[in-house]
Amino acid sequence: MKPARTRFAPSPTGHLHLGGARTALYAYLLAKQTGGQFLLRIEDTDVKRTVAGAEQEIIDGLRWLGLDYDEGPDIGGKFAPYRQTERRAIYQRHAKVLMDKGRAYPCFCTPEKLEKTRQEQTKRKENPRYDGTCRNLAPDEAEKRIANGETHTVRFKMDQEGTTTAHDHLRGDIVTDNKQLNDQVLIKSDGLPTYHLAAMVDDHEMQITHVIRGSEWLGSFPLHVNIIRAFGWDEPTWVHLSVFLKPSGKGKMSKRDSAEANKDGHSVFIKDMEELGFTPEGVINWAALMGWGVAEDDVMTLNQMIERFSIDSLTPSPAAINFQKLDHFNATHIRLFSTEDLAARLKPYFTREGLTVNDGTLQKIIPLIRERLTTLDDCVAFGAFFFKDAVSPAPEDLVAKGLDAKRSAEVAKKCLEILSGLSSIDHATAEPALRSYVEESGLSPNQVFGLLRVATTGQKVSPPLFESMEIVGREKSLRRLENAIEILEKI
RNA sequence: GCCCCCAUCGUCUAGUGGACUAGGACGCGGCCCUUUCAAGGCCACGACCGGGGUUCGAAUCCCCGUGGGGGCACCA
Repeated sequence: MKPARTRFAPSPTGHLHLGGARTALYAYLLAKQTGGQFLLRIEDTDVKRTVAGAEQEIIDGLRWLGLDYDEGPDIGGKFAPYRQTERRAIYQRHAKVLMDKGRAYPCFCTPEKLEKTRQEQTKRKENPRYDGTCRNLAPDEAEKRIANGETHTVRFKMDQEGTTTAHDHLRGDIVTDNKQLNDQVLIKSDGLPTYHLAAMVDDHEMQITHVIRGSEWLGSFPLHVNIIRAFGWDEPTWVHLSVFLKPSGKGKMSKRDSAEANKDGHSVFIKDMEELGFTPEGVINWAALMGWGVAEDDVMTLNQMIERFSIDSLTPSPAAINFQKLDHFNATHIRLFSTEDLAARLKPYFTREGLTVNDGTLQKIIPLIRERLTTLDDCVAFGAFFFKDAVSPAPEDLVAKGLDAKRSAEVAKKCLEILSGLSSIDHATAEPALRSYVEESGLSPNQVFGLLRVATTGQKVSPPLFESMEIVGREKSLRRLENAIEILEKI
């Protein structure tokens, strides 16, 4: 396949979300697989809706995901600028080309008038559409009004006869009756282009070979191919992706659904992912597989995806978001990281809890907690006690199952006696010693080890006991046991 | 209201007319392992939206329903 040039072209109006991330990912994969380029273009032609900081969030999000672009607003490139508000003259020039060809015309209708017409049409149960008032204005009159400084827009002159056939890579030919199409605004009265003009011009100028975008564009797809054909340009390959549905599969994600997701530690916004303990690898893998049909073996790194990706195996049907699957992919990738890598990724989650992390200790606990982590921040729940001087177990947790506090204290004392007798507390020495005590005492391993676990870690659920004691160290382990005995005797 | 798109286990999907007793993954249930929690191993449950065609033969092609989604702006 020839090198593909693809682009991610978001508008800076809100947070980078899952849908955008997946669109960017597919575009990135196609470009990288074919040895082409992936670029970022900011579609900020709606000045009123542009949100400060949104562009930076998009850039940060793509970087975090690992989707590095070859050309973009902050790094430049052969076809700079990559921010549409900075390309105003280019669109003006192209609008002029279309007007000269008789495929576009100035329109002097006011928004108020258009709105009124729309309401009347709706009332009459007609399809709301431009009524064509300015479509056939005499050229000299139009010119005069422009010269007079009358505010105007530029509209596309859509053929009113015949049909338009647009080809989507995933759906095949989509035939539309031209009567359904409208004379859309190309240049707004503020002089900036609408998406319809800007995106077509930029995709052509920037030599985009494959337009990968959301299926919300399917409605204006026929318009877009008409604009391109009016210019006489070649069309890119069009790939309209499916939309994401809420987990129930009933409709798109709403604000309420997002809040719901946040409640159980998930999010559809990329900016939240890191804080929630998700890895770029997990998020990417998860997002990739919603809409990309892979037969088997679906745990993949970015590089493996680049090798295996194909726009032919994308699916056109909507996909319900499944956060449990995100958990799965995240956990799976965590288990794939090297110890050093995982240590570096975990450290911030400990330090943000105010813990002082000893790097040597951190390395040692990785094998103990790695396969217990679903998200990176789970490391705190499992391993915070490694970095504390003392733990504060709940008294009731120290009482062994089936025993009372008094008896538990006796057991704890016996354990302390045994452990004190060891010159070093490690897995190899402590386990046999305590296990033989368990056997002769007639208690269950669960009772004795459970008590020791709570005493040592302060938790009922923890990494393996003896390995943990070894890392905590002899002195600290003994001190924690003594403390546990004190607590038990006070009950 | 009009237009467009989509339709396989609960969810993501494989399947491109015979290799389908419809495969995989997540989840769910069970068992094994086991000092807790995980991980791992094994097993089970579980789907071609409905109706008509076409064909020797249809999950696969066509039509009609139904359901779901998207669009109908000087927003993208």
